[in-house]
Amino acid sequence: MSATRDTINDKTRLSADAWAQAALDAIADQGIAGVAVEPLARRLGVTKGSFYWHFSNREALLKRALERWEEQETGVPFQSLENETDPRRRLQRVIREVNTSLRTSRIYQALSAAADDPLIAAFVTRVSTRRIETLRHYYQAVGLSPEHASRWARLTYSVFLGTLQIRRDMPAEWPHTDSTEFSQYIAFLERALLPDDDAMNPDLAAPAHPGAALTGTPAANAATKS
Amino acid sequence: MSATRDTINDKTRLSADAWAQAALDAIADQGIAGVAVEPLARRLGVTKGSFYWHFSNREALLKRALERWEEQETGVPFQSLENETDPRRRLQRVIREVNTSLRTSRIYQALSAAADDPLIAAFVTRVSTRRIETLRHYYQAVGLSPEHASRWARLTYSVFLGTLQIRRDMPAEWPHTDSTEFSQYIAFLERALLPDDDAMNPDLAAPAHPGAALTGTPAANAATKS
DNA sequence: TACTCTCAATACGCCTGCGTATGGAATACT
DNA sequence: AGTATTCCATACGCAGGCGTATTGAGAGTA
Repeated sequence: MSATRDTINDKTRLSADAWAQAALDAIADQGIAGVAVEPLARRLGVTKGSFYWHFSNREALLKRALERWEEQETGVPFQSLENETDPRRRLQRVIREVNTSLRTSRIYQALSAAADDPLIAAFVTRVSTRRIETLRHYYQAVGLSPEHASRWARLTYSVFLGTLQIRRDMPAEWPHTDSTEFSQYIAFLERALLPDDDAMNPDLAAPAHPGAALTGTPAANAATKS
Repeated sequence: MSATRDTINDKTRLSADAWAQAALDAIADQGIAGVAVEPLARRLGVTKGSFYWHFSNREALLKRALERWEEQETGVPFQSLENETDPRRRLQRVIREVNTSLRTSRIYQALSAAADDPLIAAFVTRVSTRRIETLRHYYQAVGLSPEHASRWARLTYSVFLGTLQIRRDMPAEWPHTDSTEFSQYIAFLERALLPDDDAMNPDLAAPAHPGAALTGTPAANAATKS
């Protein structure tokens, strides 16, 4: 989209960044195979001659596109949550938003699918490691030890990645965005992926409704056992 | 490996199934791109002439390989758990084993990475849907309603998929198989992915160790809140 | 206007994979 | 043995992508 030049016969010359952005767009909707010189040139309305003036080869373009992506990606999809003061609410929000939106995930999925390429793998690893690190901080902020925070972060990021895949490959298993099942599942996730702090308030920890056993809320009272 | 014929100059002719198996092997260690007629022929020590006698085209080989995979995959990785009588222990075991072994996952990951191909996507969808369905049954067997079982199954399968990806793309984030952190994380997963049944025994549900608050065990007592 | 620098078009050769056509060797059949 | 059938090798044409070399058009500058 943003790759096709404003008007089809725009006389403006192309910049290297224009090529990089076009490559990213191509990744988003055709995967890594979309990053091919001649097809991209056609899409941009030019020929290879342009490309090989700006870049030495395809690899260079890919690298540049990945760098561009990594910049844009830094903080995403966890951005705009730093101003959330309550650490517990911040975790809830990140769980909710990350498993709701699909915005930036297309490129990530395409890159992850091509992680056999060492260059791509390096970027994917960096970005994901940073994300897990962020989650780790968030979990520590609610009072967990580093070890426990690591486990929760790992779990939550697994769920995020797995959910992406489910939504892509088994859409039938994913509730429609405006259904009640959808909001219920998100609430379910928030509970499953948040360490309970009720134990901090022993008066609330007593099972007010024993009949609620096995209603499907996550791992009640597991904390009391070990 | 099993694709290379027994002895390098074995005079035995090839069967279509040999090609299909070779294709699966190629998928496992080169991805879908490994399913290419001429490279496969070289690997098998023959030429294209053989291939195009057994198959009409590349697509046909891929289809056959996928069918072969789907058969072998049916029940895996949840097989050999049907004889586990205690439904709760069965879930524990499936969570443990699925997130421990990597056996059959290489092909799955390669296929999932190539899910832009509609043919491949169809197989991936079927296999994964069946797996989720199995998990759903397992969760119902411990007493959950169909709705809640669906959510738990979806969550657990997400974790499985996401964990696969983490182990492949961010191995540094995954504890070494024989470390104590590894076994601790698996135990953590078992708790996080299993609905608590302590609520069935209200006498145990009382927080025996309130000091255990925020130790990192999953979502204690969430069941008592809604 | 002449000159230079930037960007792009054209044309070419290379490689790799797909699919076809045809002939030949090995095996099975009678 | 002779024939037919099964399986494979060889040779070919085609397509698409990569990278190079060369030419050319436009814009800026003196």
